[in-house]
Amino acid sequence: MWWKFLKVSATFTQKQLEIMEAAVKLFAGKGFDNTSVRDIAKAADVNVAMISYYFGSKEKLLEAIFIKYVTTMRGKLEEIVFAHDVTPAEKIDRIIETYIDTIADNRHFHLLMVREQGVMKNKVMYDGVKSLKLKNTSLIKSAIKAGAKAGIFKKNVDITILALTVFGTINQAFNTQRFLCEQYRIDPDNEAEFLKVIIPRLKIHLKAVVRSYLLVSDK
Amino acid sequence: MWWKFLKVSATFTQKQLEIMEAAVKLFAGKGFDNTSVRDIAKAADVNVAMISYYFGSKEKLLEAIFIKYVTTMRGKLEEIVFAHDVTPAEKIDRIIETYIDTIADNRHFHLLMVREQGVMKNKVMYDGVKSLKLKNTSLIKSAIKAGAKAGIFKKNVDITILALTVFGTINQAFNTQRFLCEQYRIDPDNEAEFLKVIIPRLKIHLKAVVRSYLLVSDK
DNA sequence: TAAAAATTCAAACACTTGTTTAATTTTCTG
DNA sequence: CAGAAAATTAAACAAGTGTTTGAATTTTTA
Repeated sequence: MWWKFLKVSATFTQKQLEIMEAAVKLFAGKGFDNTSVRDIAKAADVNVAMISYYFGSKEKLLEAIFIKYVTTMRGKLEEIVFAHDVTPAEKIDRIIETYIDTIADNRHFHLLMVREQGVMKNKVMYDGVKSLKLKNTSLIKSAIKAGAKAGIFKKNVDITILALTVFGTINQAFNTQRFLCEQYRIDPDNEAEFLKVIIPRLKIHLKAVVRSYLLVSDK
Repeated sequence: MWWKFLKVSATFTQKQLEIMEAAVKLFAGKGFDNTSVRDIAKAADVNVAMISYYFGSKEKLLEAIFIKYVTTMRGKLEEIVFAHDVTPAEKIDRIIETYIDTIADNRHFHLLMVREQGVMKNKVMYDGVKSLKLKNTSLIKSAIKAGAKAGIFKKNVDITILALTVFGTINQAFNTQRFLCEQYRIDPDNEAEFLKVIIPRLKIHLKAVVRSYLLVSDK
């Protein structure tokens, strides 16, 4: 089926999904360039030729991974919009919590994205990441505007820069996982333990930081 | 001179420094794996064999770059310690400003470090990065403790997590340079303009965020 | 159930990679 | 200035890369 990967749709067969899942873990762990198609084939338990057969090329496989995860994460973010009848402060809290949970769920892909975005030449992927960032920023923006209108948040906040803090903090946490494990005396191979320790701390900290920054000082 | 790169000292010849400077820019722009020794040789205007000749290998060249910059940056941070007779809040401000200035000055290396730290197997480099992080954390820690003792800062702050925010924000800014240029309508190739716009904003924002987070609420 | 289509496979392909070699040129030294 | 040391070079090297091939196998279809 030489016509399968005409990127007409973003749905994938079971075999494709298996290869993608094996690949994203390897890419996240060793980097895209340091992972060979033979590594992927071995991890996914298929023949090397299957990668070209199913995706066209190694680069297109990466593209497929990006399409899948960007779609997933955008979907998760959409859900936040439909959270009504909560205070602006609560909405900010929920946004932050959803961010952290979603990124943690897809941390392999997210690590890959963060690492690869700086050297990204591929337009499909660059645009995918950009659309995610814009969605994120606009989400925060609307929540802050609501709070500003209610008079409890500062006005004239540079949301682009605030977004740097929110995502920078989360990215830094997952990107320095090994270092953090040392700091908190966690076995670096015990991922579950790492998540158990870091996620609550991250949530509490980030919510406190953003809150104290946004709230109008009542001195 | 086959004995040159016995890593007995961290001083480099002029030729070595030229190669390292060319290499760090290429590594930052395209990634370590995506940069070939022939690319480096061309950029530094030397023969390919010179890289092995002067450094032993491409990996050792990266190591040399790490040694040089880690030493540089550690030196810059030392200076902060010698800033006496300032209030704790001012000291925090100075730390943040020095961080941002130092990272901006060495942004090519810093990008490389952030990108490569996740996939780093090399002990020399990993330890170098770790020592920088520990230095950073201990710097912030002592400044915060002074403020806490003076009663103007919160007590019991998780400084490891706070450091995630400080460095995560800065890293995110430089790692998403292209995206930020789009947001602020800056020509993506005009690095000077990018720095002129982003550095002041980054400083103001980060100081405000950390300050509002650390200051004891006087409600 | 037999022909057709889709999948799987080992092998080969062309190419790039980092490194080494050995000859040559340049620089240093006594 | 002559000889040694150091630096530079083009060419060759082995190893690994992503991809393609064409035959074999499995699955689907009619």
